[in-house]
Amino acid sequence: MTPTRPAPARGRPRSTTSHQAVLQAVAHLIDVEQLGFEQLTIEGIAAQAGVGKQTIYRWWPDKAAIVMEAIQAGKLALDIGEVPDTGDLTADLRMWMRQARQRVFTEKNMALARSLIVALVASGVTVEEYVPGGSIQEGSQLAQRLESEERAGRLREGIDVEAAAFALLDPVVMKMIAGQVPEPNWFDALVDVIVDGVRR
Amino acid sequence: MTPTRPAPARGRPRSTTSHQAVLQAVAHLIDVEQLGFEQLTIEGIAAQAGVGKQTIYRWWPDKAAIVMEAIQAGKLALDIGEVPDTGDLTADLRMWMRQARQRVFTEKNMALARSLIVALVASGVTVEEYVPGGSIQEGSQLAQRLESEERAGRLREGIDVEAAAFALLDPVVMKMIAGQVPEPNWFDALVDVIVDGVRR
Amino acid sequence: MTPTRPAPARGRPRSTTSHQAVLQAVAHLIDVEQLGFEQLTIEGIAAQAGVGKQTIYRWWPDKAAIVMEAIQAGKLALDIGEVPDTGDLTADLRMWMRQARQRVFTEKNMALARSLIVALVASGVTVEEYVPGGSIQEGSQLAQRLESEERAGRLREGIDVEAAAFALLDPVVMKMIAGQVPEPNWFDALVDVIVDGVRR
Amino acid sequence: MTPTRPAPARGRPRSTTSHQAVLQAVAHLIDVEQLGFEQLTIEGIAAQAGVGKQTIYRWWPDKAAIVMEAIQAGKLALDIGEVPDTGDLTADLRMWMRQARQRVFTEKNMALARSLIVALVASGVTVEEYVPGGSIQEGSQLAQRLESEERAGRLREGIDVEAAAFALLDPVVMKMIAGQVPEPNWFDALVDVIVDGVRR
DNA sequence: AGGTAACCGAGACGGTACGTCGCGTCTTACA
DNA sequence: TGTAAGACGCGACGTACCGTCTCGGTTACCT
Repeated sequence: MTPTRPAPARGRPRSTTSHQAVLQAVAHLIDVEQLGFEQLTIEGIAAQAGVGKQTIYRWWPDKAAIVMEAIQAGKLALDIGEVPDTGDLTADLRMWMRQARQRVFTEKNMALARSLIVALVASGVTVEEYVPGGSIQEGSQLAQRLESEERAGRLREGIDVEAAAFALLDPVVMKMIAGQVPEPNWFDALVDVIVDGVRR
Repeated sequence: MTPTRPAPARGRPRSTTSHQAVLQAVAHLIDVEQLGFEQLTIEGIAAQAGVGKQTIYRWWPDKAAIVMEAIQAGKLALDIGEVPDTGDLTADLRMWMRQARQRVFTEKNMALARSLIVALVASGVTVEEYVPGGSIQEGSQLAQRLESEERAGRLREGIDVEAAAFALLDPVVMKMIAGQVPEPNWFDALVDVIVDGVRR
Repeated sequence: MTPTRPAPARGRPRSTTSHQAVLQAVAHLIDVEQLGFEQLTIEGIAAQAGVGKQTIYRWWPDKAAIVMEAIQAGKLALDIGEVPDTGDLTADLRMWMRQARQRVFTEKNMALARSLIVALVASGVTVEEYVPGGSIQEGSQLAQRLESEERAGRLREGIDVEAAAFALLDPVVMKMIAGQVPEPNWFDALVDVIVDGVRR
Repeated sequence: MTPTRPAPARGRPRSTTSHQAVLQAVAHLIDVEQLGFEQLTIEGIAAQAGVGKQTIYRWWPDKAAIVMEAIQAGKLALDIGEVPDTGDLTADLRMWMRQARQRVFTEKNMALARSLIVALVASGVTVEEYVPGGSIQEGSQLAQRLESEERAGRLREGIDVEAAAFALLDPVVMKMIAGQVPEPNWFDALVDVIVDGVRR
């Protein structure tokens, strides 16, 4: 049985130096130079990385893929942070929202946030896999918190935890995409709706 | 002398023919030629419309503005339709969601939907003002339905109707952006969360 | 009878400024910067001329065509000068050859000469139409001198004047192409062969 | 210790297989694939030969050198053939010219001829050393024939045989470079001028 | 009934970035 | 050490669109 051994790798191997330089360059351009996703150019990345354009085209299909990998490699972080678990769901979610507002909806971070999201969208990956720092399968921070609440018997029966997580997160993401910074009480109102519903 | 009277408009007036031709061209390119927002070019629009580039630049600041106006003019429809008002909020919203799934999450319409959303995002306009089919003046269909419910005294006191509308709509929009078609019960679960909340 | 009037020339007309700038740039790069034909790049020409690349591609099919036009426009001269006509054919041709050696086979002019010739060759134009300053139809300097001699009855009957002119000029051109500077007596020996033949 | 003994040749010796493969590849590309000298690329040659680029750069300084060696190795023939020596100089040269016209000025061979000449020119070698089919050591066929005539005492005293050979050959080469096929009597007229001169 | 100012189409202009090709160098594994 | 393979930094290619600019020609208002 030949276990489909990988080809013996002929020719000069891929340069890890260049690879890292490209990811670092993307991080620099987005984070420091404050370029949006559409201002980002392959030529600019190549120049910043001190790398030939061909080297980029050899390994990534497009801009989005590079930004994606930079995110996954941790070069570009958009981590809102842990969702606290004090037992008071409303308070915990409000606290997390407050963190989100402070960390992500900064003048400085908005361009980054929009770039990341556009990259994610353009690459066809679901946003929530990345934004909370984990994937849905692993359990996003929000979904995990809700599941914890569910295990404590404090949620209604038959609630779709994933849907609830989306209902909380996606309005926040949409605001980021639109480049708008909501008022603090907008976040609270959102939490309030999800936790208690709208019906009397 | 009436100081607010508009200037007497000397010279040749704006050609409505050209104006309409541009909007029609955009609709054709997106809808028939199936071009995404980024594939759409000013030169392509001008050529399709049989119009000079200058004419476009004279009347619209950028691509997004043209697409926006084409939507508002009804040349490009992404109309989910009216939210029914039978008095049963859950049933009404589920019905509307079912319509959304059928009309927008079509193989054929997904590209259109993504184009429109990118255009809206790029133009800095909040998405929810357009997607439900209403204009800024009319306000969101969803928000209207919720307000009607509120006037009937069937909502909890102090509910932020706008936040609730976002919590319903944005997950749907995000799915469109991501190019994913959710299962029917995903929509129902979402409605359920918003209407009744997650807390026991 | 419609005398095929030229089309009414729609759109912005060709910029003579840019046109001239390109020709001047080529002259500068070859003549001053001492670039050979293969070192010459379209991008370099565009940059030197302060012109977009597209403007060059719009009007010239390739490098050779630009250099050609620069020669024809007199921006790049490779004029050996008049062939004297004192009645002494050998002396006159030797004098002209001496001029050729001094004017063209200069350290400074060799690159220019090779560039021009490569351009001419690459563009498929016969060299002798340009090098002597005129075309064969108009009569090259050499052919004219020989014809003058013929009219004076000093040539053998049935001599092909054109062939004789080639036999004189082409070895000189080949030396230029090869980048070699012949000794002065090489030129004299060449003239001697043509004027008196090799047979005893 | 024998100081002139060649170094003991440490390491793996030069691969004659690769060497030949390169020359063969050049011949194939020029002759069969009908590539001109400028279309010919090192990478293309390496691929065709199944050889690493480095191997080529190790043994040849540039493209021209490879083509040169291919010619010398007889892989690429541009052999006009021997100049006959019947004692009748005019007849012999006319015969040789007729051969040249038939062998080289063929539709099929023109591209080859131009490639070779450009290669020779680019490599800075005088053309006449190669075109007649001889190598540097053997000297030019034409010059040899003229020297034979001289030894027979049938040339004028003090004639520069080399100059005469140039005067005959270079117009032919220039026609090849220009891609023109002269009429048969053009060749005869050329021979006539060289043999008997133009002066009455 | 002009004059004239703003419109219109066409398309050339200086640019920027694209994605590709080939250069000559380098770095592997293998022979 | 030579060799095939092939990645590397680099530079130029020819193309696509950008947003601006000039043409000749066309309205439609205002003397």
